[in-house]
Amino acid sequence: MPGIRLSTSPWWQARFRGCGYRWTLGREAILEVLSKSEEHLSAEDIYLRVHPKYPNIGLTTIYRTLDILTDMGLVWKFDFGDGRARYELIEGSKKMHHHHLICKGCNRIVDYTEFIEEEKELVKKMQNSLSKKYNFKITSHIIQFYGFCSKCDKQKD
Amino acid sequence: MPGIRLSTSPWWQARFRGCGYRWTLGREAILEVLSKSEEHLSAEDIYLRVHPKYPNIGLTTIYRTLDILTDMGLVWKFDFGDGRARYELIEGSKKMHHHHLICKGCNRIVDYTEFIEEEKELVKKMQNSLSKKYNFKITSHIIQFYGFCSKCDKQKD
DNA sequence: CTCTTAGTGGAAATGGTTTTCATTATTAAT
DNA sequence: ATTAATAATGAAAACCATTTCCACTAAGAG
Repeated sequence: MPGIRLSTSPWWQARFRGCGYRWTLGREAILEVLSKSEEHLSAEDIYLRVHPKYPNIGLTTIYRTLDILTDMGLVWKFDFGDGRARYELIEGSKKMHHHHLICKGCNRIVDYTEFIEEEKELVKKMQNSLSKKYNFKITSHIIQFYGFCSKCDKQKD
Repeated sequence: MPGIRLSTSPWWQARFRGCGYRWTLGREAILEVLSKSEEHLSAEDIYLRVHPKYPNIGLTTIYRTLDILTDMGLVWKFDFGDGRARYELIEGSKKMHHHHLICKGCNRIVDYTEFIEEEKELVKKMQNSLSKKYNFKITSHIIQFYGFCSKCDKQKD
């Protein structure tokens, strides 16, 4: 019978179960929102996008799920300095590996993918060396540039 | 007459005045603490170190002064993911330019200075290119590695 | 020394995130 | 299918770093 969705839940479901977590509607909803968005969403952003379709999923669940996702390594948690964390799917996202320019004036975020290869090379080298020297198992890194976008640069007195 | 301190207040005083700010006891105390410490201090850390000598300087003043210092570019404000900001003097510090390894287990911070030259080179190149492409005036950057220190790596199940 | 106003402290407010707890829903066992 | 064990949930309350308010104080120009 056509029209029946055999699976609304991708490989995440298996991943969740594999980690000993249950697969719930809320988690599916949150991953759906994250996977459809190309932006850096705050917990509240996600809540607002989940809410129309699933009105009885609360903010608390969003936070709890995001924590789990971050721990599982599926989601990146960012701090752009405006007092609220931003979340972004790592794998499964259509976006390629990227970093951020952050405007200190208006907090606008620009994603960039330039120099990623060169950066990767350096990061790899650093990671190897630092791991050994400081006996530290490095799992991830963050690179961010801060400054002023054209609009905010003009406005400055 | 020997023994008289001609100036407890270094060039910061001039810098403050130059920016239109007044030079106050609180600001001197905070800069004194920052300049004597080699660590990444939270606002409360600073408060606790200022307090014995200057008991009537409040946390509010600490926060306000740190904001100013950050804006003036004298202090770096870091987020290591534990819910409180950390502050570190940039210039005037005995420490050289460095970045951080952050343990996701115990939140221990390791400073490192390796690869700074190579990094600077890449950063410079990126900065030039990104500035042009995105019309963004880049003023600073952050590089942080996350992982697990030897102790926390062992503890993991 | 005086006046203007930036700076201050304490208390209260703020706001993102976390905790509590009684209820619900998922999953494994029957 | 039914049930039993317990993970997950929502709402409200708690938390806690930071900010705001406001009456008071003190820096520094004149």
